[in-house]
Amino acid sequence: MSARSLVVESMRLGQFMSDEISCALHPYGLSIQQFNVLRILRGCKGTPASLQYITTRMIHKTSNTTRIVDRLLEKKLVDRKPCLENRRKVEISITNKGLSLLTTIDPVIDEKENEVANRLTNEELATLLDNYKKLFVTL
Amino acid sequence: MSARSLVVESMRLGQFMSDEISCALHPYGLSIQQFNVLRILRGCKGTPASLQYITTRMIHKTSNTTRIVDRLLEKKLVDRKPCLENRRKVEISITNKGLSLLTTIDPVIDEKENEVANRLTNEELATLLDNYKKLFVTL
DNA sequence: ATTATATATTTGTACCTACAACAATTGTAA
DNA sequence: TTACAATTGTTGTAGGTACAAATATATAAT
Repeated sequence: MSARSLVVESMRLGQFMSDEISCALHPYGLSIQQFNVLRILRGCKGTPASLQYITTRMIHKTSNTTRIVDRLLEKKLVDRKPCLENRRKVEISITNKGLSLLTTIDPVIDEKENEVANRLTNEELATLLDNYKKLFVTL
Repeated sequence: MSARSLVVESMRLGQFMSDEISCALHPYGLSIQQFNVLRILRGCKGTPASLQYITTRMIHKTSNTTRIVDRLLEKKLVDRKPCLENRRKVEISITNKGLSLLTTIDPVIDEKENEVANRLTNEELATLLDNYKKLFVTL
């Protein structure tokens, strides 16, 4: 009976989380995917990333990273250069403007995340994440 | 530390579930939202539904139901008539073709849902759904 | 009755996913 | 070396979300 609920409620929860974050990002003019790419690039610590690399770290497997990066470029939050060693590739890196935007946004997102997580005890949270792992197994 | 994981992993799980269902629906030419609307209409058991009613039952609060119904109309899976009592409204109902398509798809979706749910014990499943409820509380 | 307000739906726009086709470059094997 | 395959990224299209504005009708207030 609750098999159907599991699927529907998981989708609802994912949507809820995504809405919470999107809403917090809205004042900064970033979509959740754009934010996601910026954080991935910050994680690269100076080493530029290829589009392919970015894509593998994104939540949506089939995101069209080219066009998300296009919008970050327009806002001058990232740089894009052709890769000299392999001219098929492209090198994306976060700009100082991008880094400082992230620094501004960080505490806002942290607070949102804590606000939601605080609705569960640490034990409940651990169990939840544990069950997520079991569900994810791809056959 | 796991506050951030909670948000990201919940989004990932929602996406995973959504992908599983979308994939199962693909052979029948239905998107997950179109399928959702058809199931809502079937639940109405003959009584036609307004767009507003359909929207309130959808997973995405801001879905543009007009355009989803447009596509179902093109496939002749639903009917749309102006409502005579209140001419602002519109009456949507599922056609026999829509009903029989759902009958075909039902077992496929049920199986997918069970396949995923079976990765947890009944107790784990109950706990998970319980924790979902706690997270959903809107402030 | 006229104006204002609320309700119900449609339309427009920006951004996104999913998927396929395409182009350019690189790697490999006959 | 030439041909073929694989890799990397871009472009096109259909369907969707999110949000705002527009339209039409109904209800309430004066």
